Amino acid sequence: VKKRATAQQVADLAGVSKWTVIRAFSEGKSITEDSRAKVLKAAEELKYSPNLLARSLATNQTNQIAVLIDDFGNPHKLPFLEALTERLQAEHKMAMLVNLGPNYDMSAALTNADQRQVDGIILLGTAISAEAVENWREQSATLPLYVLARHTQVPGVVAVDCNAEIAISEIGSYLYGRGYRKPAFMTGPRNQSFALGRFQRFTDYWRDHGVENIAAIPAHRYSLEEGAAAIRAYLSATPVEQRADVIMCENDALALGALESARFEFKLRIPEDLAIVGFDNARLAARPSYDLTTYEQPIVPMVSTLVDMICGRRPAQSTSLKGRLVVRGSA
Amino acid sequence: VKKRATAQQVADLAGVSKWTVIRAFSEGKSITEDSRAKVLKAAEELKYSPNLLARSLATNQTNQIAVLIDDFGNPHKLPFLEALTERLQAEHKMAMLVNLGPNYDMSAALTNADQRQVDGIILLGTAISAEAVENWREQSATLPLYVLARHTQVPGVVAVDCNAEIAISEIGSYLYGRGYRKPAFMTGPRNQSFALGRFQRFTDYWRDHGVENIAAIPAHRYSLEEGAAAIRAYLSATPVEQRADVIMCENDALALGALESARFEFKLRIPEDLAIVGFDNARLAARPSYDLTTYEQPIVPMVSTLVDMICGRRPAQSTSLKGRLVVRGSA
DNA sequence: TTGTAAGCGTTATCAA
DNA sequence: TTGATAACGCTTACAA
Repeated sequence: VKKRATAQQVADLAGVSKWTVIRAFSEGKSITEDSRAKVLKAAEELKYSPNLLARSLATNQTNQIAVLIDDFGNPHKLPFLEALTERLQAEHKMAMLVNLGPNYDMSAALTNADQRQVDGIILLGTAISAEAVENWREQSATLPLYVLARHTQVPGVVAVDCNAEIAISEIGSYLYGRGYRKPAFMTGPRNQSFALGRFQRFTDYWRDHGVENIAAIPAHRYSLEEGAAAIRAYLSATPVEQRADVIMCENDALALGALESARFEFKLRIPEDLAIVGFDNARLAARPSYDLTTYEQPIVPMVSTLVDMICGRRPAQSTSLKGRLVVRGSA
Repeated sequence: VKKRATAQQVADLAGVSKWTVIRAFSEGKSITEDSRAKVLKAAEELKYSPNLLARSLATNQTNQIAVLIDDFGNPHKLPFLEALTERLQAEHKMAMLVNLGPNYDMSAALTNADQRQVDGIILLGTAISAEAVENWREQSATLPLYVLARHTQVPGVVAVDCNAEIAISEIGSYLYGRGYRKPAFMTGPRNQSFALGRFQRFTDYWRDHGVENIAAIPAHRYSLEEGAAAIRAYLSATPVEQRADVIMCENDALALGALESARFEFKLRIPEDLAIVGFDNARLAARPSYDLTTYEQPIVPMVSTLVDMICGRRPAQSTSLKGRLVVRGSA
């Protein structure tokens, strides 16, 4: 097993000190062209490249960001991961992907990320409770904690999401304009961000327009399967005349599953018998099999904003970006 | 900004040497219960936890594995990522997610992973050329290189995939038994692993059964959109009487897109007018909107096998696991 | 079982 | 511009 060359070995071969080698390999350092050339030549010969691990230990900066996810069942995570890794890599930062699950909870993930000295932690579409943050904060350093694609008011956490107020208002106007008057809402798993979430705003919108008592259809997780299960339960338990005329789902994963179940299991025509609206504009929403009316989250701007914060080019404060309604055939 | 406590500080507080602190935090070291208790108490007070970065530098092992992906458009990556992160985390290893793209090619990714001292590199469903490996090998250390979910014969690369020979034989038998006699095959982007890939075996199977000249329908990438584009081109250019009666697609992403395009754009009945078969058994294949006949890759066993190799519990040699045919409505 | 010395490969700081 | 000293926080090997 051959060992990697070190700066010292390159220095010996080039006839300079190792600090000169370091300088040749870091930008913005003063070094003569002559020295640099000598170093580069020696490095080439020894196939040297700097050990980023050692650099991290010395600089106290790893250029690694932990990205925490808990629902791999939602295909919409993929474009977020794509944009996130792409933007981070452009800044020479890497994403450490963390799978939150029964064997690896939020607390374990935060602790481990911390021990690995990451520069920041991103919760991707995942909620965190105020107390979880508090517990962690008091036992651990002041690592930046970001939430992407989800609203949160938890102190000490910076959120970048899609503006729900504008979104729900646009969706509501559209639905109202199309004549729907019996809306229902499918919620994902309840959590701390629930209070100010999409459901609350949806309810508010309709109350302002004379419609009270919006039915809540609960889904256990964000996935097509759970969306289908949730609407199945709702439609089975609700007589036809009492059913909603439109169901807004908290996200596309739920909406896609709900749409399918309504169409194939209950033989409902979409949107004539039942209209469905999602949220995200996931790639699948555009497929002809679904053709889902939804609301587009501006993924790339959101990710760019977040990465700008991480790089210190923009103040780290919660930001909501405006998305846009995408009208298709389901409502 | 408070700095994290170090082992030395804990040692001072506990009244022992820092090496005793180290011992208290590593398993299998001999230490008295008394000492350990003292250390743990002091650590608790100072909120100390070991710095994994420094440990990595000293042990020459990071417990990080780079996972390289190039097609985020294929939703089937998600279950692989889920299983992979889950299994790795169970071994206290973390996945560094790398997005291969125009701005970050294979060579850059390999070099960077190497510089970051990862313990291994996994190509997730991504091909690599023999020369790319060779180039990298001669300029870099002997880092284990694995290919997951894709066949490869490149020397020095360990592949864990789904046995294509058995798979194609099972699929072929099924299709032949159902009476199909004019098969076509939709291929993804061509590459080095092409020669011994699914298409070749598919062709072989049908030749053995008296069918020659299998049409190849080329797709540019593995995504639903490209699958739709590919079949669109094929159906547009091929008179009805010359069309295949069944199209096998290299994977489900292509098959799902193809199925939709055939159904919605060309008004073909699936499978009566045209049958479609995929490969992967992606989650979407089971949805009623698609109901795709496909071949299941045994994701969890594949990932477990790979992780076992990474952990040295199993010899690192290419392995093909048997999957299983999943018959649904599309063929 | 515990303490000591040396080392991992880099960077920050300062003197020459 | 270059070289030297010290430090980053931990582990291994060895001696007490």
